[in-house]
Amino acid sequence: MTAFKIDHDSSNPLHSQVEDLLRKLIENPEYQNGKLLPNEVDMAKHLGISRNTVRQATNKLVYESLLIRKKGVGTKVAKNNISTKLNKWTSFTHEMDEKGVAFKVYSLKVGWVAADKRISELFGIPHKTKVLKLERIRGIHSGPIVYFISYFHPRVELTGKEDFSKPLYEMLEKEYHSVASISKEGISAILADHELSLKLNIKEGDPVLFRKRIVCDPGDRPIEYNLGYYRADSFTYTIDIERG
Amino acid sequence: MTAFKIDHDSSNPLHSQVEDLLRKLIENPEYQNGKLLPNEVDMAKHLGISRNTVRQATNKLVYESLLIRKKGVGTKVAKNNISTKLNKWTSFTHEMDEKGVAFKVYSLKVGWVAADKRISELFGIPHKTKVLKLERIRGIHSGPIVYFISYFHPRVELTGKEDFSKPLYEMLEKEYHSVASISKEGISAILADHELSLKLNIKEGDPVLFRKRIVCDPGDRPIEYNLGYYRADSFTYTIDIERG
DNA sequence: TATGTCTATATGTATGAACATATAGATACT
DNA sequence: AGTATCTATATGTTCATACATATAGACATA
Repeated sequence: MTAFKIDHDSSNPLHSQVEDLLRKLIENPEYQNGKLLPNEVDMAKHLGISRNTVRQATNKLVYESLLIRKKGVGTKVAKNNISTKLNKWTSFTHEMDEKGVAFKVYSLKVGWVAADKRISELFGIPHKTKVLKLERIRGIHSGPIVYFISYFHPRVELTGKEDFSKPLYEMLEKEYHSVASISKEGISAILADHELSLKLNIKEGDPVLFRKRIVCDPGDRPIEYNLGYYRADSFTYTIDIERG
Repeated sequence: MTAFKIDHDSSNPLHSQVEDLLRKLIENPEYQNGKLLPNEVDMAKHLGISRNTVRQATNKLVYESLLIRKKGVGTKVAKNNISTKLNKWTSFTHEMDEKGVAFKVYSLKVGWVAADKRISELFGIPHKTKVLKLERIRGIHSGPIVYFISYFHPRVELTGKEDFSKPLYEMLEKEYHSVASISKEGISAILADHELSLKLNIKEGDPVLFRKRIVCDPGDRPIEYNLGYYRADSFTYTIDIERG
């Protein structure tokens, strides 16, 4: 029984501290398995704070649908957070990780290119502005699985010498001191042309899952335009959707 | 200037009424264009309720990132809610609706079938239990676009005589007095076989976007297993992802 | 056995109050 | 003009309190 404590003098608001506490607490297998969390009143008393403050913290997790409250009963962890917990961004690594398969970077190309019409309109920048373009081919031991192309908004001040072999969004957060926040995605199916067939080691005419993604910062300004071509035979694109 | 009113005697909670009010309010072009919402204190006074209650309502929209609050300044509508507002479910109708294209149901087949291994495991029901199977082909004037297959968990008490031409999830909410809540999706690309080519009016070997979806109730119990085959040439599957 | 009623429990709703703090604009000073 | 300081404003945080209501289980009844 860890004695959780609250620091009344911290610059970090109480509800925020409680939120962190809860996030750690619900990692506990007991709670993952459906055990009810300590009730609000007890929890407040125990932590020496108001019930409202506990509630404020809990609310956030409820809105994230990490927790489920039930009147008269209690609060418990929402099931199937196996993937809910993983950031939805990581959907690509998803299946692989579950199978414990290691990733391999097959190819990596970084360079500055002039923004074409599509990119400059999307980013709201002048035509032919230099933007950083990143190409990657990733896969597992048996071969490549996906071909990525990323374009970064100039707002993201990158030198091109960053370590792009690290998970991309993690890196962005650190370098760009901001948090990527909203993404729009479009997915469709296409047939591999000659270039793609070489890159993904498949035959021309094989089905390919094509994904376009726009990544935005919290203010909803675009920071990355990302194209992904996935081998359809060895990869399924997985998404968890929640509804408000 | 519409005089918004609050009904203290309604069974609908005040904060919920305020939430609705806010949702309507922010449709207003002024607010869409960045005008600050009425401040919390005034609003509370105006509506004859507590500031906290107003705040509770606002919180929800903030968590949905529909609103942005700024200390010392005010609260305003977050930008680009064009698609954020639409429920993520509606992703299919998405593109079409924007273009104002009318949908057409090409084919509809409803019947009871014995659950095969895959279905019975997914639903956690005995092998060969009878489940309702629904097949639909939808499209626009120029031809079919998607071929749906749905299997419903017996828990969802359907007679098979419901009006399946209505939007599916809307119907489910009404009939099944519960709200569909979480969905897992897997998307991949395949090539049309003979059967599919006939159904979607394309050639064999044409690319098809294949989507599997599991729809769950708020308690995370599966209620529907849904397969969708989309013509890739005329449809892009669109998703908005948000990150906590 | 089945059904109905009571009851403790936990969340849901709502209020009013107080003080903290970031922001933008006004004001005063150099 | 340029800079520093003050100030009104609106949100941010936190509290104590009160009553409403859904739920599950215990208990009693037909």
